[in-house]
This record gives sequence, structure tokens and C-alpha cells, in this order.
Amino acid sequence: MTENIIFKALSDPTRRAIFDKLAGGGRNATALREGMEISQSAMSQHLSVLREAGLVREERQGRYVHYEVEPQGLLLLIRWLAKYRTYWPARVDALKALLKDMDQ
Amino acid sequence: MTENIIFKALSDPTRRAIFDKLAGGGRNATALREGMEISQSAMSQHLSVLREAGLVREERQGRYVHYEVEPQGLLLLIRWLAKYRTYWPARVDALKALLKDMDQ
DNA sequence: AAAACAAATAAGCCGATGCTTATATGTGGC
DNA sequence: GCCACATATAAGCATCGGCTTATTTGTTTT
Repeated sequence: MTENIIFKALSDPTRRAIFDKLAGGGRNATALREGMEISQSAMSQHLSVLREAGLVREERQGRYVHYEVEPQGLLLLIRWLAKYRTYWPARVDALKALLKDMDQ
Repeated sequence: MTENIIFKALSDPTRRAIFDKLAGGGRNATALREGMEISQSAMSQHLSVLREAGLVREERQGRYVHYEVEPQGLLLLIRWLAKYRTYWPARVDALKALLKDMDQ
């Protein structure tokens, strides 16, 4: 689960869209395809890449496979970004929201 | 300067290494190459990609071109990550350090 | 002006990547 | 067992991406 695999996995917009959908709630591959104009095979391959990168976890449930975001998945990316926090813009909405979330 | 261009730019390990070097201090392309076993042309092309992604800024200084990290560059990546903060592991060293930095 | 050096660009090569279609594997219901 | 459905995998194709070499552009020095 190297940093590089994660960046590669997230470098494709379709995979980021899939990840985003999963972040809104775990579901199976068929449900993921809804409204996405993507073949069954392509979806399966994308999910495989996301899983290899540790961004997604899967669990078989009967004849479906349930996918969901792996909470540890973004860790390396967070660490990578944190290395450069001297370069983060000082006042960023996202940061403020993040702070509010964490400050407890 | 779309999100996608940034992810693509950072998906290459050589470019992340270049960015990392620049984060340690701005310098020109020749200096960047030191200890990196990369051709002049390849370096120039990588820097071009980083610049297009808004991660790096350049300024001509005589016959050298000085490159440095563009402070706004990581903004979109930060925003992207912040979207998924419900999935961030609660106790992360990087986060704690970040908090300490920001909480003032 | 000419030579020397820094960087950018052009063109081509080749491996990586995302897609397609076709087929295989897994699982539940009849 | 057999069929239907969910997902994975194989194989091939087209495009993309990072590299190379060669050349061009820009700037300083003499």
C-alpha cells in the first residue's frame, strides 16, 4: 500500500467519482453503476484498483459484494499533504471546517 | 487549474520528488537535477506539468529560471481531502501536528 | 558577433492504462 | 441440477504519458 499506488489510483477521475459515491454510503457494484454510464467490467476493474490502493474495502454479502470506503485509506495521502503544511494557505474554508471537527 | 490536472501531476513519483525538493527551497532546473539522474529535457517537461497544475511557479532570473512551490497549489487537494474528513482516522500524528500549527 | 550555458520544444518510441467484448466464477432461488 | 444474476478475469485495442535525442530559444560572457 505504497503512497504511489494511492496517487495512481486517485489520478483517474472515474475512480475518484466512484470513491466519492462510496463515501456517500457503501453499496454493491451494480448499485454503484447507477447513473454512471460505465460497463460492468470497467467498474469491476476500477474497484479492484481502489481496493489494491487500500482506499476501499469489500465484503461479500450473498451474491453481492458490498464495497465501502476504507477509513485508513486516506492516511498516506494526509501524511503526504501534512509534510507541506508550511505551504498551506493560512485561511482556507476547508481547514476551518476541519479544525472545528477536530477541536474537541 | 482543475482538480484532475493536480491529481495527474502528482501521480508521477518523479514529479512528487521534484515537488518535494522544491518544498525544501526554490532553485533552478539545473540545481534541481543534482543527484536526481534525470535528463535536462525530462526535468523541463516535469516542471512544465507541475506549473500547469499550479503547484509550482517560475520566474526568470538572468539565464536561469527560478522555480518554487506555489503556496496556493495544494488548495484543491486540501479541499478534496477535506470532503472526506468523516473518514479520516481520528488519531493521526500528522493531524495532531497540523492542529497544533493551526490552533492559534 | 561569437561562444557558452540554461531551458524549452519537437518528434518519436514504448510501456502503462482505461476501455471493450467475451468468458469464467460465485452464489441464491427454483 | 439448472437457471438467473453479480462479479471477476482474459484478451485485445487505442490512447496517454514519460522518456530519449535533436534542435531551438533566451541570456550572459568575452
